Amino acid sequence: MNSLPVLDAASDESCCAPAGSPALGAEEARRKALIFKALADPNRLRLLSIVKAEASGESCVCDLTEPLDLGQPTVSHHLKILVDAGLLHREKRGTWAYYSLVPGALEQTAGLLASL
Amino acid sequence: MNSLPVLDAASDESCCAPAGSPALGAEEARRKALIFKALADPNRLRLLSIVKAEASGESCVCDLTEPLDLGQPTVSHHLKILVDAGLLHREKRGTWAYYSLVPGALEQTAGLLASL
DNA sequence: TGCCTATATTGATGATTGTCAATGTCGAGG
DNA sequence: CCTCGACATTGACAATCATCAATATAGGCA
Repeated sequence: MNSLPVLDAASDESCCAPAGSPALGAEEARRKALIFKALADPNRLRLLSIVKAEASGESCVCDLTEPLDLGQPTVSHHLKILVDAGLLHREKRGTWAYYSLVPGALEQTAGLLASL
Repeated sequence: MNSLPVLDAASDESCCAPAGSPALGAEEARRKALIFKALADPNRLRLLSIVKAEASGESCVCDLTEPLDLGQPTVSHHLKILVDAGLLHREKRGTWAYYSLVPGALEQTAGLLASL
């Protein structure tokens, strides 16, 4: 898949929004909706919360499975959605996969609301 | 239905979050997800954008139907979801229904991300 | 090499969602 | 009273989604 919706950017010249469109364009709306879709699930919100609360800044899947009372494949699925949305970062070390918040991603998402 | 998710509040003693829970509780996550679900659709984001951009602060359904290229019942359905989420306010004057942003709702929603 | 453990992927299934056509409601004007 | 116009509601349908069981991949270790 690999969508790269709106966040994670800072790559293009997408600094201050096109600003040429009357209200929100269809394509831009579709991309922003992808991010909110990733947030539109209770278990994914809890995953973000747990990862954020971790002192080390990262959590492995095994630490995320039990507090949510979900199967391991389901948690893996949710994590993939959050990574695809640009909210989480995944790093595999040995047998374990460590997930951490993408720095500034939540703030940038909050900014999407202000710039509606 | 009438959910009253998390916003629109300022009524309970819900000022600074319980802060007693380890990470995000299941029930609180469910309520917050309801709001993001309302934002997780391109057409609803465009509706919010159009209403926000209106100089008078409000728009009637007839003004919202054509720019989205959707049927009138569909627009009405989306507007209801946004009202139920506490993001839009609905006021009926005569035959027309006027929709306006709930003051502070978007900012409050942005705050949900910071307090994850 | 071969097993064990952690995570990802696949396939299936029930639930939710976005959309439209048809119909209902209700205020305004004749 | 009757009709018209703006909006809401209902019912149906296709598409998407969340979840799980089963299986695959791949690294560590004996």
